[in-house]
Amino acid sequence: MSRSPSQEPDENVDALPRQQRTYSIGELARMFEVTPRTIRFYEQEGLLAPSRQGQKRIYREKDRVRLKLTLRGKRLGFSLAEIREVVMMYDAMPDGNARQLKRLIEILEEKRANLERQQEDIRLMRMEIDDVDQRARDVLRQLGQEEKSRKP
Amino acid sequence: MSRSPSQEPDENVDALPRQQRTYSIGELARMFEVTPRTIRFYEQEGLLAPSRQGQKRIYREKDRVRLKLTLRGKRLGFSLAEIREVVMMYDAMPDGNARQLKRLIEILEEKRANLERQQEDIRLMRMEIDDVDQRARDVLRQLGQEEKSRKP
DNA sequence: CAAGCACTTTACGTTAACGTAAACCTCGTC
DNA sequence: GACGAGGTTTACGTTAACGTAAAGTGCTTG
Repeated sequence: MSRSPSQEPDENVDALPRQQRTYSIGELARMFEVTPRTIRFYEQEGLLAPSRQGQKRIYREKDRVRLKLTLRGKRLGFSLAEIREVVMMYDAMPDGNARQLKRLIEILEEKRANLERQQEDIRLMRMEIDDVDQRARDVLRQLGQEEKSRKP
Repeated sequence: MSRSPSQEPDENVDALPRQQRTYSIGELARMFEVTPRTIRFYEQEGLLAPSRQGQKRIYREKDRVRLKLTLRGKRLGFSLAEIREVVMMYDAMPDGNARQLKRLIEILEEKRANLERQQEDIRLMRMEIDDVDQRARDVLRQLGQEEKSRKP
């Protein structure tokens, strides 16, 4: 909890066109504040497919974006399986047959509905939080008053 | 996946003032489309505290609301521990001391920040979904065209 | 009264998403 | 050439949030 997450890395180690840049697993891990283990796990689950240089993993811009999307999905409560489902279909899209494409559109519709529900949930929960907050502040103010009137 | 979730029960078994109504575990389970096991588990985790009638659990309106809030929290990716944290502090509020109240307000601030981030995540993910959807439909249309021009 | 619900407790099983540890390469550098 | 900082694989451990099964209680209904 020391450094803030740099979702968009502006480290900019050297002014490279970003499309050419490559990343080590450690770099990516620091960027998104996850452990290397997590990144390897995502690969194992078919969410990432970095190239290799000998034994070492080499991550390109594409991989970085995928990781970003994956983590965003996670924050929204999607399972890795769900995320993979969309990501893989997206990759298979160019040469996808009609059936697959229709299925993809279907899935997207589901996700959309899901997001809408979440937005509503957020709206409601915000109201409740505001409410609780208000009450808490009221009680707190009350306590302050009593304090003063007890020892004037 | 047969019945739709009746978040707000309008079963209205008998026109009772709702504040007096009580629910069995099975009723609640059906209402929110969870299993009784889940509800018992939430109790065990300190999120619910129904009264008893002999051995059987009796749920009041208050319990129903709590369950509703808990499930909403879950849909937003909060852990049961986090949810309990707020719920318990809320309950302890009336006679809470200043330190506790300030802590509660702090927590609420955290949750708020969390929700804001989620809203941003949702916004971004929606755009991406729209984008993928658009591409998919394009490719699909392409396929249709080829089909026609191959056999006119 | 037997059968069938709806409920109870106890307890072990399961799955997802990693954490953690051990044992091994492979650099640059002191 | 020892070593420290990064990387690697393999494999077992852990936690949250339930699922599932067994065995019992209590009512009411044919």
